[in-house]
Amino acid sequence: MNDIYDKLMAVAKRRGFLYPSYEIYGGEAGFYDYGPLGSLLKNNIENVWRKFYISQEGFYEISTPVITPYEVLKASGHVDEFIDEIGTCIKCNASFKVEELKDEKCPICGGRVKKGKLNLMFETFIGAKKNKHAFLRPETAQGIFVNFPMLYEFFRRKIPFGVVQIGKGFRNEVSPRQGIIRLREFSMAEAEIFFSEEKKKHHRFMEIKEEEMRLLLNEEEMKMKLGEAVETGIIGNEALAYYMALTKNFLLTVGIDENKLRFRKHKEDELAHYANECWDAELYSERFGWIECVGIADRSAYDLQAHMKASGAEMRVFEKYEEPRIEKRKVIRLKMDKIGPIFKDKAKIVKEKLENMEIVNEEKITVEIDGKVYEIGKELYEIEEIEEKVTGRRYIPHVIEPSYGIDRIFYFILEHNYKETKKEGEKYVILSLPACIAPIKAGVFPLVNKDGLPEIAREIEKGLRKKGIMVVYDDSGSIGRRYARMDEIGTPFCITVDYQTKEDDTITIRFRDTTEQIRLQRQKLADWLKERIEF
RNA sequence: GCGGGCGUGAUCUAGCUGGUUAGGAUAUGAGCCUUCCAAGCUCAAUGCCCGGGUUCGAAUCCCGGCGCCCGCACCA
Repeated sequence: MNDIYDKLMAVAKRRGFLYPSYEIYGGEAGFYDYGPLGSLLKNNIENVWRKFYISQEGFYEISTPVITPYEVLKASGHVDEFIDEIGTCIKCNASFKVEELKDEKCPICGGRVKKGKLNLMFETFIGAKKNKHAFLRPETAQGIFVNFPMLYEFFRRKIPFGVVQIGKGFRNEVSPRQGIIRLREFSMAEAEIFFSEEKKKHHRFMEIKEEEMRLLLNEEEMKMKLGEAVETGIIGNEALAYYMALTKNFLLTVGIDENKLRFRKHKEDELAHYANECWDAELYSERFGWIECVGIADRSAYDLQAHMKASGAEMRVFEKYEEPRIEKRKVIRLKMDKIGPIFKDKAKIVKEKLENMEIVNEEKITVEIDGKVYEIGKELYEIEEIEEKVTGRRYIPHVIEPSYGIDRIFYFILEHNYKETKKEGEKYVILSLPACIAPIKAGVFPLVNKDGLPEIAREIEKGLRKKGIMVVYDDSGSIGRRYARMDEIGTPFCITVDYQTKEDDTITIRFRDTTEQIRLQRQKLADWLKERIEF
């Protein structure tokens, strides 16, 4: 095969974007290195992401360990749920999910089936004695959840708030075949936004409700405005819709082709153990088809609840009512001096059960202990109605989580912007990256290698570097060759010093996508560039 | 993880019916030339995926591993 993927990966390797990891030792499937240009590009993508989520949304970034103790992931459900149980037929080699099997026999040929379990997390051990079981995190989210009590304080106990993390996640994939699309160690950018449970309204929903989205629902594709999708319940709440719009905006900003983007709703049976609704931003690849690159999930109160239960930490927030409410409540007053002698050693359990019970029928109260039902005689208790001043309520916040696969987005940016044209019969490659993420912002060239032009070009290079603009100087080969080199790595602008520069202090700027040129005063160059590489 | 195909400089490839200084092209570096889109000339550096076996001798044949591709399965 020699499709866009092969061509792209060849350029990516040759030009220092991506290298297969540990290649001199034969390589290791599921791992890729980012080369010099790849690292620049990836950092730029992450920084645009930061601008969206930190500068604009006002969230904060934290950074937590990759190594995660067993009990954290036990509590979160990953130890039990992040498992594949596979049966493989000894005879015909077909594989099945274990749930699909009846009576341990292969549904195809009737042969015997060998069972295997597979937890997709990488295991490790902490400490010199290596006796503390741990995992490499499968998602960065848990690092945020376990810090919730501190973060809630940091945000001065105001909800909603958002916390983000960009970092590595690990999954020991069974068969990582699709290059950088399916990695065992990968970068993700995740945001966890905490909402009061039932509301999940979003204060900027107004701004995005007219946004038209391409949605995929049960294999059926439709175009719909976000406002309508929320009204009809296709999208469960405003917050989900808002982050779908934000995701779309982000992806288009970093160079994703709008025609190759859609949002697909997870079906019930494919939802992760922690999610009750999830929308994937899927990007289209000529090689791989539609691939999920961002997951926007409603994780409800699942994670905080799980950690509260397992650790005992308070994960609830307090919401003060505008006015304290007087609530009337019926409580049961037990006459322990009578209950004690009757129930003896079970008296304590009876007390606990009764005190926590909701009183439905005042006349007949029963309690169940070890499967036996006991009726509690009227002489053993009194029902009293009390008034209580309630100043607020406690609840576990719900979480909306947009989670981005940076490596996949990286790949799709390359694929969507890879353009092959012909120049004088020869194949010519342009990577049309948006200026905000291009690894090199400009090439600086002397038109010819004499008459003082290189010296001027060097000065310009130095000046731009000093202003923090990533540029490269190049004086080798013909000017056309130098343009071509820059086009291939996505450099949006080329600055050329020619003889006119010596006369009037102007330079030419050549545009990558159009090859058009303009002249500009040398002094204005840095600002001109800065304006264009911001987004 | 299973089955099939493949593995030669950074890239594409010749050689693969055992014996060659392993050839070419592109890209890269140095130099010459060059007044705006991969021109040309000279020179240079880089390779038989790894390990074992057969053989006097292995890029070439055999076995194992690793990687890549295709199918099955898996994929919050």
